[in-house]
Amino acid sequence: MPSNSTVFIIDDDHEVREAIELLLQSIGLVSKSYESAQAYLDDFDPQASGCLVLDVRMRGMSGLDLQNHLNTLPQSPPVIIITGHGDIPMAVQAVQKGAANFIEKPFKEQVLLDSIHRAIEHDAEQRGKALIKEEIQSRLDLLTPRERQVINEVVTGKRNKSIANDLNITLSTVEAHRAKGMEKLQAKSLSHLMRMMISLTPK
Amino acid sequence: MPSNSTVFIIDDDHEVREAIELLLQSIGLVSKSYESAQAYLDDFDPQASGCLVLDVRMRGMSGLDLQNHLNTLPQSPPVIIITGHGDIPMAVQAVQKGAANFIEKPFKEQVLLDSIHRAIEHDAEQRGKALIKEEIQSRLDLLTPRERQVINEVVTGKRNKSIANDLNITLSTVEAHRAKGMEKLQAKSLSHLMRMMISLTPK
DNA sequence: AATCTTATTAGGGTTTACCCCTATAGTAGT
DNA sequence: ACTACTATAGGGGTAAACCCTAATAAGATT
Repeated sequence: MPSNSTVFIIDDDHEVREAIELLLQSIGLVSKSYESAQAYLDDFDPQASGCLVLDVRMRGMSGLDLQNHLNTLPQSPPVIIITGHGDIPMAVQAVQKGAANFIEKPFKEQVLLDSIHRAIEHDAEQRGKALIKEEIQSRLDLLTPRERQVINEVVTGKRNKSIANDLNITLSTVEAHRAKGMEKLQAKSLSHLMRMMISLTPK
Repeated sequence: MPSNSTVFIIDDDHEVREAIELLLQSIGLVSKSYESAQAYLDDFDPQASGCLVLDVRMRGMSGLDLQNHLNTLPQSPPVIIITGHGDIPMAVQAVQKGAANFIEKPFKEQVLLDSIHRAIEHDAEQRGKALIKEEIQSRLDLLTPRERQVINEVVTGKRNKSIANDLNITLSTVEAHRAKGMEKLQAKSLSHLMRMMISLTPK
C-alpha cells in the first residue's frame, strides 16, 4: 500500500468534507479538502499521488466538468464521484469516462473506503508505469533528429543498408547514428530497444 | 460499417422484443430475438459479429449473469443493457464490467440506436484484432517445443550463444531452431518477430 | 519395414552488426 | 576565436546472424 498518498476531497458542503476527513483520519489516510473544483485546480500538483473524492453538484465548475478536464491531462489521478442527486445516465457517463466509482449519498462508509483503497492502488500502478515511460521519453529526447530517424527505421525492422538508402547517407553514417542512439537510449539489444519503443505507444 | 452484423435481443417480454426488432428493421439492421439468456446461449455462435441488447430482469439467468458469463469467454460481443428497474450501483457495476451502455426503460429510440451503432463498430474492431492474434497463435502452434524455447529466448534479447548455453546445445542447433521458428512464424525480421509476440500479451 | 517428425550437430560461405579510431565541415553557444 | 555538438564518411577488425547443405538418431506413424 502506497504510504504517501493523499485523498483529495472536493465538495462544497463543509459538513460532508469534515465527515469524510474524519473517516479517513480514523484509518490513517492523509486527506486534503477543497470547497470548489477551482480551488483544487489552483492547488493541483501532478506529482501528488492518491485519488479524488468528488462531489457532482457544486457552485462553479461541476464535478463532472472537473473530471473531463482532468481527462485531458497526460496523467490524472483516479476520481471517485459521490452525489446526492445522481441518475443512471450520469453514472454511466462518469464510469465510461474512467471514474473509479460513482456513489450515491448517503453511502456506507465501507463502500467509500473500499473504493478509495482500490483507487490508490490503481494510481500507484499507473504512476509506476508512467515513471518508466517518462524515463524512456527523456532518453529519447536526447537523440538528435537524425539519430531518431535512424532508430525509428531500425525499430520498423529495416537493415542498416536500406536505411542508408532511404536517408541518402552512407552505411557508415547509419552505423554511427545507430550506435549513438542505442547508447543514449541505454538499449542493450534490439529486443530491448523494441520493448522500450513499443511501451511508449499506448494500446 | 460492418454489414453482416446481427443485433441479438434478449428479453423475456415479447412486446419489447417486437418493438426493438421493428425499430432495427426500419433502419436495415438484422436482429435475432431470444426470450431467455439460456435460449441465447444455446444458439450462441462465437463467430457471429454484432452486439447484444440485454434485459436485466428475466426468468432464469439474469442479464447481468449472462454478461458475467460472456466475460469469461476469450471473445465476447458488446453488451447493451436495458432495464426497467435499474439503480445506480447496478449500472456502475455493469459498465465497469465492460457493458457498452446501460439504458433505462423506457428509452428514446435514438439512444439505443446510437449505442448499437457504436457497439457494432467496436465489435468489428475487436474482431479484427482478434483475427490477427489468432493467426499468429496458430503459427506459434506449429513450432516444436524446442523451437518455441529458442524463439522465446530470442525475443527476450539473448544471443544465440547464450541460448545454446542455457539449453545445453550447440550454436548450430540454436541457429537451426531459430531459422525454422522464424520461417514457421513468417517473421521477416527480429523486429517483426517482437511485434507479433508482444501483440499476443494483453496489456 | 518404410516414412515422417523432431532434435541434434557440422562445415562453409555471405551478410550484417558492432566496436574503435580518425577526420572534416557546418552550426551554435561562450 | 574557441568549444561543443551534429552530421558525415572511411578503415579495420571481431562477432554475430543468415543461408545452404548434409548427416545422425530417436520416436511416432503408416
